Amino acid sequence: MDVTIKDVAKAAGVSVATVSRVINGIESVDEGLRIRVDQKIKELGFKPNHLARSLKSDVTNTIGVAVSDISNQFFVNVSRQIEKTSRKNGYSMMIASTDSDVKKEIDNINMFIAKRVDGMVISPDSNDIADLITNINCPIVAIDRKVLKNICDSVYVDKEKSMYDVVRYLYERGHRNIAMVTGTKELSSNYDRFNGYIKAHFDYEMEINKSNIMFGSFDKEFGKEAFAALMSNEKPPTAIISGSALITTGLLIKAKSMGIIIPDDISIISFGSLDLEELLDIKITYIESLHTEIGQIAGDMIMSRIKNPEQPIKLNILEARIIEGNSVITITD
Amino acid sequence: MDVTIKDVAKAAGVSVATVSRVINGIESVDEGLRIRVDQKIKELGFKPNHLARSLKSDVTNTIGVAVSDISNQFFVNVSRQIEKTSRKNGYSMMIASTDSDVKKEIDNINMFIAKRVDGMVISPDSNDIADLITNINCPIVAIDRKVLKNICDSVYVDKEKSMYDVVRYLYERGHRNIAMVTGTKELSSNYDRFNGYIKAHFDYEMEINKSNIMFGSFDKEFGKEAFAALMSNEKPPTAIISGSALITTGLLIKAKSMGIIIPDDISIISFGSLDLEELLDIKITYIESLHTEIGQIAGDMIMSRIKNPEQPIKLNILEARIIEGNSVITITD
DNA sequence: TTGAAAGCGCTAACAT
DNA sequence: ATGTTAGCGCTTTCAA
Repeated sequence: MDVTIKDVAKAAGVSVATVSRVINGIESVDEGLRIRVDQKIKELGFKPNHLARSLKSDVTNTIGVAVSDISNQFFVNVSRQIEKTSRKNGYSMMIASTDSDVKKEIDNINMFIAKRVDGMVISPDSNDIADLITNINCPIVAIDRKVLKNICDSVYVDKEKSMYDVVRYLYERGHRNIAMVTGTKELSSNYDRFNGYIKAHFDYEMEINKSNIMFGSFDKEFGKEAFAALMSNEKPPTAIISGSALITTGLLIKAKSMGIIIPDDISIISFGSLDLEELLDIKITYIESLHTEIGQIAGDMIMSRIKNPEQPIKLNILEARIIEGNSVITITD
Repeated sequence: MDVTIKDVAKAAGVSVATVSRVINGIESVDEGLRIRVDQKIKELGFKPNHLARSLKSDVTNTIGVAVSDISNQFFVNVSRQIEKTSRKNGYSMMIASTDSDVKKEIDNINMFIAKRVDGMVISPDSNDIADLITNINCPIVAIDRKVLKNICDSVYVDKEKSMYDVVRYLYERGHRNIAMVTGTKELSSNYDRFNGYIKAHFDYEMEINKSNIMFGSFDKEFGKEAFAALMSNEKPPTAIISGSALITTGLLIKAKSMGIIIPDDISIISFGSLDLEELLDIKITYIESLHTEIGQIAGDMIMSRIKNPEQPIKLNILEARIIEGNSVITITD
């Protein structure tokens, strides 16, 4: 159906090898022939079949990106950066969502393998896939999560440390009754947050109140629920740490509807910033998510490993700063 | 390097044909052999090479998506829907941004062709690529733009009609001095908006003031600039139609900083809704963008055309409703 | 039911 | 400088 290298060869009266040389820009071709071949290529509208080329060369110039959710703001930005690097290096990008479902994650990875991507970027939700990715022989970069840090290149923000820093930040501002609201416990990064929370409480000798620790999901709804629940505690917290911008949005909506003023009545600090902030009356204090950096680094890392697969495992642990807004007050009672 | 069908055949003591039959679930294989082969497949960790399969079968089970910007909220949602449909049908997705640059768009399309995608979804910014896509023999669905509607399957909201409706909506509410602020003139959909604007003004016999028509770019910054510019006109408009949510955000930010109250001082109506609206004091009246619908339909359309390439060209023109908030007032002077 | 072998479109080693 | 040809890993026809 399609026109092949053979058709071009026949039309130009040369061998397929010559056509191949022309399309690959190999020097040793007579100028006359080259012109004739180029001519015929245009005439016939020949487009080299990369499948055949890849089958032969074992290189697809394609990378796979499998993240929890391709419509999630964070991963969207990460993907965009990866795309930039890929394009610059002549790679295309396949993309898939895992929906934080191990089965889908495995499916996606196997699909990438079957289609022979040259490398892949994944956001592993747990270490259930550790076996899989040690067995497959394909460059992999893990982003946003530390679970595979001993197995493959990884780039992420250390959530445990960030959370620790945030709790300390609040402690230093007089808070002693601090809540954390984040996504599901199954997600390793939330477990990291939990650990940071516990550790900081231990180090700063603060009491831990179980009802202050809320695992749920990364969405507005849970933010609303959680806020209401926390407020109905005997001793509502003086500060809430939110695990994501969407949760923060939910917290704020509920606060507004309950007539609770941020930060006067309660402080909020958020993993990841809000859009539209310029339109609100508060500027949320947040921990930067570093999506651009993570995307850039992930892109560079995967390209680097594709070029040099034998290099030792690289770890890129980013430090996220706390960007101060005005959603946290200092308590001095 | 990788283990191939041959290795499995040898290990299981059968022919490659038999292994092929087993991995493709073809009935006519002796149960004993099947089990032996399956065993060896697991043992050796064999993963069929889809490149080879595709080369042979001319089917890649991959679709390409080339849109203006994969990090744009609209296309993110569209892609997500397309992904769902793709996955359900056993397809993977390649994705690329064109940055509204014809050259990149052509590159992306050619890349998809070279990699032999089974179909593609594109958001054509202009009809510069009409030639290209008529010449390639590949199922294509165009989304969000009507420029290729006679050449390939298309699904989009008719922006001209939407704009016409919006102007009439404002006219009916007493507005006679209406501005439009949208992205670049080069983008066909903005030209559509312009046409709708002109047509409605003509039909309702409203004067057209050139300084009320602002082309720029789909971002916050331009929204801010445009708002300031419009306000400095001799006779500032009583209503502004914004071409995108980001522009709307910019308009609102500037309005806030200038102390201008929406809708008391000026009405705003927006193509596409804002996030975080629950936190703001206004609810913007907007034209729905129908990204979910467009994504679903695009997914279905491309699958349908892949299955049946000879069917006549399909057109799916969606009607976007105006969703009323409280950002438009009725003028009764 | 099973196997041998041709062939998908290309690249590259080898021969000329 | 150019051509011939084997072969990449699979599917599928044909024969047994």
